[in-house]
Order: sequence, then C-alpha cells, then structure tokens
Amino acid sequence: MSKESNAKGSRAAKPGAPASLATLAKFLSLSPAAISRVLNRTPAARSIPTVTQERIFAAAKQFNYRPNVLARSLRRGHSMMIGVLVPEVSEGYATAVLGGLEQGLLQAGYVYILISHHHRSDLVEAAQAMLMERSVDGIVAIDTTLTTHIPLPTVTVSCPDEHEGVTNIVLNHRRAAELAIDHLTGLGHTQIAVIKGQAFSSDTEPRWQAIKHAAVRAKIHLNLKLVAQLEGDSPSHEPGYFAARRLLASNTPFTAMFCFNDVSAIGAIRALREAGMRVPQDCSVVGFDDVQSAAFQNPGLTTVRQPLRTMGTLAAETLVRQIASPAAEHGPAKQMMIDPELVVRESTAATKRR
Amino acid sequence: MSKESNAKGSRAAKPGAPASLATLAKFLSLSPAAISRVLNRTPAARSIPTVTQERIFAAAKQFNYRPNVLARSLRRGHSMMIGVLVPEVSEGYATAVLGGLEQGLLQAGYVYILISHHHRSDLVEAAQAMLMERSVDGIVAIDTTLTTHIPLPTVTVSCPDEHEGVTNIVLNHRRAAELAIDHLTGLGHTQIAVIKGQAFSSDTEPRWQAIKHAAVRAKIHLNLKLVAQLEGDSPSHEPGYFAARRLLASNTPFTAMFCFNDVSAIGAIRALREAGMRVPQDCSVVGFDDVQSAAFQNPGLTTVRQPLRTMGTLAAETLVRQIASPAAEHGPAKQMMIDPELVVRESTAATKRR
DNA sequence: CAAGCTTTTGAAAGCGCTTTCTGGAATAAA
DNA sequence: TTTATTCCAGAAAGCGCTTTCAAAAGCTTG
Repeated sequence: MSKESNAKGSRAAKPGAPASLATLAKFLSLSPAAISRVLNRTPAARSIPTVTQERIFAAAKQFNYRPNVLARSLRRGHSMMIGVLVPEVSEGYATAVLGGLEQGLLQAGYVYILISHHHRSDLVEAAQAMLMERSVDGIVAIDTTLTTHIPLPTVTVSCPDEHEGVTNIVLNHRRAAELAIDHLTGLGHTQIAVIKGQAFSSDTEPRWQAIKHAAVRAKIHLNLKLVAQLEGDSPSHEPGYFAARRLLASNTPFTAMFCFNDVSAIGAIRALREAGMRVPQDCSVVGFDDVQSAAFQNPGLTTVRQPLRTMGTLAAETLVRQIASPAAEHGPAKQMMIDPELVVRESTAATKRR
Repeated sequence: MSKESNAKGSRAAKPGAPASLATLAKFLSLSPAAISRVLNRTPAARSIPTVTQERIFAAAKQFNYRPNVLARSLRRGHSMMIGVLVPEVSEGYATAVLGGLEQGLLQAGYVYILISHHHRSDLVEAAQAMLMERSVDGIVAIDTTLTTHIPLPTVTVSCPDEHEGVTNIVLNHRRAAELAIDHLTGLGHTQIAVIKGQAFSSDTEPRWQAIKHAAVRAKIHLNLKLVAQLEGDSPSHEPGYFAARRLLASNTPFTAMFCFNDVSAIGAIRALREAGMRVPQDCSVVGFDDVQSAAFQNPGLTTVRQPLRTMGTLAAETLVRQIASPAAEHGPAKQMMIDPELVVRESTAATKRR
C-alpha cells in the first residue's frame, strides 16, 4: 500500500475530471502561480526561463488543460459575457442585428446571453436583474424600452429613450423618410398612404415624425384618413394585411403606400391584390428594413434598407470600447446615427395620373 | 479617527458596490452561512426561527441583495448555462427552433450562450471548447455536424450522426416525403422535379432517401435529370433560384417541384415565373418548413410544416431532464422523431394533363 | 566577503458563495 | 443533577483561478 502512495503516472490523474491548475502544478512540481503566469503570458512570466515555460506549455497540452472561466471571472471581476435584450428571437429585425453583434463580440473574446422580453416591461426588468446576477460586463438592448437605470456599460440599438451613460445607435429616420417620400413624389405620387408601426415598437414614433416632416418638405399633404397603424404583436405579415384592409375600407383613393417594415408591406400587398389592385400598376408600395425575402417577393419590394448587421457590429464595438474605458461611462447619453439606403425594385412605378 | 472606526450606518456600506453576503452578515450580525441557508430556502433553514428569517429577508430587500451567480456556480459545480450551436443566427430555420428552446430553457432557470459556426467544422470545435471552458451544463446543437465527442449532456436537433449518449431530435423524413409526394401524385403529377439541400446541410441526405422511398411507394419514377441541388452557403433565396434555372435548362418537362425548404422554393418560383411558367397552373411547387412568410407569398406556398418551435421546446426539456439525471447519460444514442404536417395553400394544383 | 541587485519561484490571500461539520444554549428526559 | 435531545447558528473549507508580496538563490560589485 505504501509503495504506490505517490503514483506519478505520466497520464492524467483522474481520467474523468478536467485538469485544473493544481493538477498541473503537482505534475510539474511547480506552483499554480507560476503556471498561471506563463499560460496567461503575464509580463511577470518574462522572468521565467524558457525551458520552464516550455515544460508548462507541454504539460498543458498533454493534460488538455482548459482554464475554468468561471473561476477566472470571479477572481478578475469581469466575466467576458454580455447580455443581449431582444423583443423576439424569431423576428427578422432583431436577428439581423444579432448577426453583426455576434461577430463583433466573439472577435473581442466575449460571449453573450440572449434574452427576449416580448415587449413586456416586467420581463425586461426581470431580464436585467438576471443578467446583473450573472455578472455580465455590459448590456446591449435591441428595440427595447429600458425603464430602470442600468449600472453597467450599455448600448442600445433602435431604442427610444435616452439614459445617462448609454450610447444609442439609431437610424437616421429623417433621411429614411425623405428617401421614401422623395422617391414616391418623384414618381408623381401625391396620395400616399402610410402604415405606422405598432405602438410598442420604439421606431414607430420617430419614424412617423420623420414622415410628416418629409411630406412637408416634399410639399405634399398627408391625408390622415390614409394613415393606419399595425396592431397586435404578431411578428408576422398579418398586421400589415389588416392595416391595408382598413386603409382600403376608408374609401379614400391612394396610389402609393409606405409601410413600417417589409413584413407588413408583404401583408399589405396581399390585401391590395385581393382588392383587385395591382402592384405597382395601381399602387406603389415601399417597405422598410430590406429583409432577405424582400428581393424575392413578387414583385420585388422597393424598400428603405436599414444596415442592420452593421448596426450590430457597431454596437459590439462601441460596447467593448466602453467596457475597456469606464472613464467616459457616466457622461451624457451619446447617439450614433446610421444612414439608410433606398433600394428600388419592382413594387414602385410612376403614377398613371399626371 | 478612532471614534468612527465602526460606522454602522443603516444604509448600504459602499453605495457603488453591490451587496454581498458578507455585507448582509455584518449588518445583521449573523454568519454568511445562515443567510445563505435562509435565502436559498435550504432544508437546514427550517431550524432557523421565523423572526430571524424575516430579518434576513428584510435586509436582503433593503440592500437589494443579488447573489453572485458566478460564485455560486463555481461552488456548486454547475453553471445553469447551456451552450447552443447553430449554423447561422439570421437564418429562419435555426431561429425558429431557438424560440422554442429559449422558452423551455428559461422556464427551467437556464440561460444560454449562442454561438454560430457557419457550417465550418473548425469553428464548431472551437465553439465546443469555448463552451466547455465556460462550464456550461449541457449543449444543444441545431443543424450542426458534431465531430468530437462531447463529455456533457447533449441533445441535437436535425443533426445527422449518432453519438454515444446524445439524444437526437429529428423530423420523420419518411412521413414528410410521403406527405409531399402523395399530395402531388394525388393531384395527378408524375413528372416531379426535386431540389435537394446543400451538401453541408444535415437534413439533405435523409430527406433525399425518404423522397426516393416515397416515390417508389407512390409508383412514380424520379427522373434524375429532374434533380438539382442547392449550392453555396447563402441562406437566401438565391440558391433555389439558380437550382430551378438549372432544372429548366435541362429541357426535361416537369409539372411539379418539391423543394428542400421554403426559402429556396420562393427563389425557385421566381425562376419559373421568369421562364414564363405560372405557379400553380403550369407547375405546382411544394416547399418545406413552413416559415412565416410562406403563407404570405404570392401564391401562398403549399409546404411541409416542421414544428420547429416544438422541436426547440422538446430539446430544452430533454436536455434539462438529462442534466438532472446523469444516470442515463452514457447509454446509447436515443432518437425522438417528430411528425411533420402538410399545409396546402395555393402553389399546388391538379395537373392539366390527365 | 559583505552588501546589493536581479532572477526565479512560491505562499497565501481572496473573489462570493455553499455546505459540512461542529458546538453552544436551551429544553426535555432520566 | 446528569444525560440526551432539539434548536440555532457559526467556523471553516473549498470551488479554481489570479495577483500581490516576499523570499530564496544566484549574481555582481566594492
């Protein structure tokens, strides 16, 4: 029994358990401290002779050593995790931003925890609390109405309110509205119907203000009878379909329509078609976002493109920078404005009446 | 100086720092141990008098105490995090599953880390390693080819290979193919074109085998000239568009088409239309998945519905159960088969030739 | 050869929590 | 009064890592 007391097998100690620093330390007859320094390439590791370093790296490889990030996070005081708040995970809008966000985040060594809140403020708050408990290093909120102050670096994408210290990444709504309205008036349209977004959507109000502004600027009159609003929280085409039906039911003639997003535009087109109107011959339709299927609609959808991916990447970069230098954190709210782009396809055409 | 040595203010000690158990302990003149027991409603807390418990709860509220999950995870040996592997975050398929998954996971108190690998096996492995380092309690892989063995509870959705101890949630491809083929033959079609999925997609091969099987069963001949395959990894409509063009270029007549997914079906329809074929009058088209926009296509897309959300929820429940009882973990691979459903819309019609 | 410097490494504290073990006080039983 | 039992709560270990502090060893220099 005593003979095999200190079996120094060259293989891993316990086959099942992952190797810890202590395992390596015992194997190498070194202290965990030294190994940590070398493996992390700490400045202090400079003073450790190369041979020792090589021994350490070799052992790490042999034992397939992987640092326990939980322990490291606890010790270092940051977790390299960030929390992401979205309304819905299945919706095209948020997921497009997410694509860019992920890229930027992973590049900087962060992973993220995704929580969706379905536009319910209690869930938003619960999610915030949960993320804080999990010691995330920062938060990005996409299309989310933040109520309580977050004592953490935060950047938002398409969120309405300004909060102290948080950076808002927003679309240039002014420009977006002008792009669409000018395109339509340029084609001779003056009777333009508008489908506003749902009340809970943060872009709805600024977009609508921008549209009114653009109309004045283009010297056309927006008939309020030709303004409908998306209703219900279904992220499908239905709200757009029904909004267009209401527009048609008002019996007020229009030759063009500007929709809150592509998905609702597609729904609206179906309603128009059912009412016997051809797109674009009888009615031009402009969407918003430029989701992937916009190009493959029949007809291809003219739309205002939001560079969603880019906004996501920008959000990631901004947040990472903010985490790195908490100096500027508690300054006033900052805003980063992104320019949209008009994509002309087949759903818009010159009006027949001139 | 000595007078204020032990300032026992009734407010939080350091306004900035979040309250820890130690903070509460000092404030209440209790040990962290007792507080932990009470706050966690440990069985051992039963023996602590109600008044003390109430004092503890009150203090926790007053200090807005939030346990540090990192520390708890380190101690308890599980992190209540699970890792999710998807090909793409912006694609409709994975995100639909994700929706259901999230619901099931949050309900059980888990959060998840999402990593996309773009079908690159090196990224899959890197992601696996990263998730292990982060001490996730389990992994779910969606439409992902797993190469290395994962020493962790794992469930997959639509993944091809079987691995020891992992549960695969798969669609009943046999049934799915029969649904589509029988529908088309029932409408009189015998010349049916097929668009297979990309080579890297895990559903491609089983689906194709099932289609061949269903064709035999329906006593129709599948002309191999009428089989095309999606190419390129773009998650857009383009691959379907080009696949249909190749089909048309083969100059082999067909009256129906069965596509690998809805997105490619929509692309294919566009190609058909450009070639002067009307859908469904000249060619019926059946899609797959039933993504949200399928119903709002023009024409509405007949498709084989995959209950993606349900599969996600099921994956979550299965994984949570597997984590709870690691007993059954290292049994053989298990499979859970999900039944598809045919959704008939407007893109299919009886053939004119009879 | 003593004093001072550099090089190399380890001991130990501690991040915030959970949990086992232990022990004092109060009450009941003998 | 002694012993057993219950009730209440603390001490301390430890999860795996990082990092400060310090110290031993080897080297130079006067």
